[in-house]
Amino acid sequence: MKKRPLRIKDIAEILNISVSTVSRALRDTYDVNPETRKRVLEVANQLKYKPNMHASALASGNTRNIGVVIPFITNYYFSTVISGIQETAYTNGYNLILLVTNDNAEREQSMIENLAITSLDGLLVSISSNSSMVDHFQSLIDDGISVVFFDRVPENIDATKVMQDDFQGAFDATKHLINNGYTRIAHIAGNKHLSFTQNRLSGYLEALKKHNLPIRQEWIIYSGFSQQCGEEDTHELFKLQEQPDAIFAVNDRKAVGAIITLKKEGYHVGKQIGVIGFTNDPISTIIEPSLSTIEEPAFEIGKESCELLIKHIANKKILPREIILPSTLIVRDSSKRETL
Amino acid sequence: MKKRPLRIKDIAEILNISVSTVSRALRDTYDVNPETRKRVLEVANQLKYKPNMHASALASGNTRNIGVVIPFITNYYFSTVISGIQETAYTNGYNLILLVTNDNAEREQSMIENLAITSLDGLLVSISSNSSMVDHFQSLIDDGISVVFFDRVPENIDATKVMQDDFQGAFDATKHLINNGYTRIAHIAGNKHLSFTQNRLSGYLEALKKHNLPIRQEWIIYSGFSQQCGEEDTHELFKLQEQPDAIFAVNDRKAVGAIITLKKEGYHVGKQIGVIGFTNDPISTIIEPSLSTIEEPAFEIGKESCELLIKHIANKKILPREIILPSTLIVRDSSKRETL
DNA sequence: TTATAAAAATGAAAGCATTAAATAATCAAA
DNA sequence: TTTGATTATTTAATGCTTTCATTTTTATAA
Repeated sequence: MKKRPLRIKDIAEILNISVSTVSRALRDTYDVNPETRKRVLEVANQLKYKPNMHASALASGNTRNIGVVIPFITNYYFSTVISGIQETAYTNGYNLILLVTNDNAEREQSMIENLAITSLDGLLVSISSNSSMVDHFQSLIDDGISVVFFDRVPENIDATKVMQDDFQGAFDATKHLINNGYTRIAHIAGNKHLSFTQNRLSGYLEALKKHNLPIRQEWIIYSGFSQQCGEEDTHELFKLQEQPDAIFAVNDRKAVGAIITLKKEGYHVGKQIGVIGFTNDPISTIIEPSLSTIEEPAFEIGKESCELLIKHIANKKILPREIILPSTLIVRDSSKRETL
Repeated sequence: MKKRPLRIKDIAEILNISVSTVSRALRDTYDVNPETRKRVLEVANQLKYKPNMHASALASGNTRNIGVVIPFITNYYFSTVISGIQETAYTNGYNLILLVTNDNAEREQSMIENLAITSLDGLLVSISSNSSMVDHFQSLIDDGISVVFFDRVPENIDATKVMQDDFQGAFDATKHLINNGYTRIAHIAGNKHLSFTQNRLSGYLEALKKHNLPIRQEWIIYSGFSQQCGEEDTHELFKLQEQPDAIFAVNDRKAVGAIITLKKEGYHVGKQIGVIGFTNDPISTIIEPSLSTIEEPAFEIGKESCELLIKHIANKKILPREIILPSTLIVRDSSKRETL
């Protein structure tokens, strides 16, 4: 039943040449007579030769496998990033090995530690939000395997990182609220450990400062990233004596939670209370009022990080660098004072 | 810089025993003195031995890699299925190789044909919606690699398939509309080629028949699966002379499109026109009115298909079978005549 | 033209880390 | 002793890459 797949050896026998010549001809990277190469490729195509990845990996040390470590895949941002990664991995002949941490630091650590690193050329990672320890990644890097971090990047590690412009995005979002006449702007933030939480917070603070608006600690709430967290944080905010008149949420899911809570509590979102998010999740066009937000270049982040990783794999001597991709303000109804 | 990883050979030298004994001890599958095994495992743990997947795959023929062929990952259903797959693959020591077809039959075919099948033990696939040809899968199966289809399964192939109960779900959805007093029920369907489109259509028709309601061909529209298709189809429906008073959409995204269009055209969704979807995408709780739907067991489908695939890999003689997982009606506001 | 060096093309064989089949050694029971 | 069971070792095999050696071809100088 199980057909024995065609090997290089078989091609060599058919053409009456040596195995090494076939191997070289197939890889287009050594001195081989163009005529010979042509004949080899012809037979290979004809007989649908598929290289045995394992043999090749074993002999050469290059596996053509990339690991992707990611907290979730069931959300718009991450699944879009993966699309970008997959696209460039595929066109460059790399396979993707998916490692979903469920945003759980222990699981992340055990996954990395149990990883058969010999089977990977490199790793693309977005750390889980409660992982402050990153030794397991450092030792991976020390072992000589290339790692590129994206979006959720650790601060205390010297590696290539790819992010959107979180500071500028947050600054633009906050400024947009200010420009639209909101003056008492709260921020429902994410997990403190993550550097993008810090960057978005900084952008928010900077915008307030620039416009001489008050910064009040009780208007800044750290929690998780879910819609429910958004609901709880908002509830919290509107129990305060001094209530804000706008909310900048660290992401769209929390912003959605905010809108839902505000509506439930009888506020008119937009007219009374402005809301803006971050991501441009498709849900932001569905919710009412539609959600203003900062668009993140998710697909490009995936593409860019994968390209950088492949470069690192090809040349171990490239120095780490940080890439920041621009994000764009998208205005919808949740931040409009006038309309409605 | 690059540390040479620990090999079986190193362990053997340390313990002064042969390589094969170490190999067997590590795999717990041959007669090895329990004492010896204990010592081997001790050293392996101590020195953090990680097996070389490629060497192992080459020698044994088992790669512990599973390919997942999927139209998209940026949607709730598929990303949830992948979560289920990933979970069981991981606990069984399998890696996932992701192949995203972008719902494009040619791309699907070329991906499969260029696949280094030697590097996969099996394949989990959900076919792209315009792929009526499935020869590339058949030849994979003929080559002896295990394939399990899920959700979007081809009809003309004898293989294990895992689906939700599309017929019953559609029947329940339609019946629910009927019970709530809607009598002129339209169906905005998906791509004709896919068997689940057919099954959902059958469920819909069956429910109408059972309640002696009219079946009108112009109330059944086939198109794609996107929100935009939902909008267009709905627009189409309400240009007719005889207009329906309810819509059963093949999935939630189309139902969302329907609701948006209906609202735009001034209809009161629920009170005037009932809408029900299929999937239970989180968006169905966000849209207003909230969307009634049929919940699909996406995570379980991923889990179940992966488990079945692993069984097939372990025992090539298992006969193909079809698994149908139940789906459940979830009632929200879009199908309520009275409320609002 | 011939001899010789240089370059280009090819081949043989070792090696990659593991598994597995075929032996071998050990020891107890018959 | 012989037999059988248990445990361990030797050796071959997996399919490919790569180093080193060899052959063939081409260019250069005598």
